[in-house]
Formats: sequence, C-alpha cells, structure tokens
Amino acid sequence: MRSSSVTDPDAPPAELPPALPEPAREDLRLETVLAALSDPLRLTIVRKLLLEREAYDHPCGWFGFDRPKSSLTHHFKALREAGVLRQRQYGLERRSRVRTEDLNARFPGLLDLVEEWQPAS
Amino acid sequence: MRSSSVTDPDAPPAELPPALPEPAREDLRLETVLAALSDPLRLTIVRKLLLEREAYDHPCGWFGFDRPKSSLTHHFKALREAGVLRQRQYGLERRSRVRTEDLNARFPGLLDLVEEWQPAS
DNA sequence: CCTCCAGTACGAGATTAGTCGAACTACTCC
DNA sequence: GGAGTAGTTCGACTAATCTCGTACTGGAGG
Repeated sequence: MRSSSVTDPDAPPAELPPALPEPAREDLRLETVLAALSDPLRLTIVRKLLLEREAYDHPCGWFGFDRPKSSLTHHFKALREAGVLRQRQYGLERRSRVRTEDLNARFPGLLDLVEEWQPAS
Repeated sequence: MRSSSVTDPDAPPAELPPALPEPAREDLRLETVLAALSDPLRLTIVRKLLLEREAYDHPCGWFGFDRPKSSLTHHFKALREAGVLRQRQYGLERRSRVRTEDLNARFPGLLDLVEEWQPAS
C-alpha cells in the first residue's frame, strides 16, 4: 500500500485523535467485561452511549451525572481498561464510545442486554 | 414416604426437595447477575453445569475443585443469591442447577456467553 | 448410641473497589 | 500572559469481597 507520510494534509477523514490505551479485541476477557458492567453507574454510561450510537462520541460531562469528576474518571477508566469503551482526546475533552464491533464479535448479545437494562426503582 | 430406598435421583418432580431461598425471576437484576458471573471460579461452575445440563443436579463435591469447603460454600451462595443457581437439599448433599429458563427469559443470550467462555491460559 | 460425611456458619486477615477532596495538567480563547 | 475549562492524579477513608481455618449441623449407617 502507499507509503503514508508522517503528516498527510490530504487525508481529511483519517485525522481522529489516537485512542487511549485499551486491550485488543482478542484480549477481551468475559469476566473482566462482566465486572466492569456490574456497576449501576457504569451500566448507565454504556446504555446511554448505546442509545445515542448514531451521534458522535460523548465527553463525560455530557452524561450529566451529579458526581465529583474524580469519581467519573474512575468509572470511565474502568470501562476503558476492560475494553468496553474507546476514548479519544478531542482538544480539551475526552470522548467515549462503546466498542460495539469488538464486543459484538467477542460476546454477541451482551450489549443487547445492556441496552434493555433499566436502573433499579 | 415410600419404602426404604435411598434418596432417589429418579424421583418424579413432585417429590423434589424444596429449593433454598432465591430471588424470583422478576427480581433478577442484571448488575447482580453480572457481578456473580465476573469471577473465574463461578464462571467455571456455571459453565460446567451448562455443559452437563442433561444430567441431574450436581453436588458441589462433583466439581472437583481443590479449595476449602467454606470457599465453595461462599461461591455457590453468591450464585444462588444472584439468581443464577437453584439449590436443593438431597439428603446430605446440596445439589445445584442453573436457572436456565429464568435467565434465558430475563437475559437472553447471557448463558450462551458463559457456555463458550474459556478460562484464562 | 456413635461415627462419618457434605456442607454451613462464623470470624479473621488480606485485597480490592467505590467515593471523594484537593492539587494538578493541558488546551482554548481573550 | 491570564482566566476558564475538562479531566487527571494522588491520597485517604470506607465498604465490600475473597480466602480460609475452625467449629458446627444434620442426615445415614453401623
């Protein structure tokens, strides 16, 4: 394939910021993913992202949680390190999206369960 | 009670010992079930039961784990209280089975993931 | 009766996870 | 440069979980 130059000004769509470190698809572990999803706040995060999947990635302020920022960092990091979310740095903000393709390939049906989840009364 | 036979695994369903306390199907919570399944030993328990689903319920000695009995009690109880297993007392031993119908009704596809799970190398 | 057996209950120690405040970094815009 | 903003990092505290030894219970069979 064509040798890609270090900085190619003629490649408009391929300029996504790099993703933060995350496990590769084949390294995803069911027990780790389930542990990450076994928290109501994190289930809420993933479900909200799934229901808005057509829109762009969302920064963590978008969710409107009334929690200290350090708590949110903790949970987003847990989801990313488990392989549930991919995060990219867009200028100031770090936007997240669900790794739908990877998760559906490795654990088909799992995201459907999350999508239909409802928080406890 | 009929005759002097030992506890009979072939007993008709009407004579099953009562199940230990467990959450009703409609009370099953996804986050609780996922937490119960996020442990490798418990995943092994459930998977082994699923792969032997045609056989009768299994007592916890059947699994052949090299762990103290009190640890096993802990994990079986966690699975039962989350609603993953049903346990019945057959004479001396307490036999477990997966609540396949309930779980498939509430969380379709989840047990398939467990069935295909493989422990880490 | 008394012993064996499957499993529970209790409780301690170690580890991990969640929660949060406070200080900090990195980017943007004026 | 300075202010404001989005989020991180650190450290502390608390709560939950895992692991396991020991003691116990409750049948089954002699």
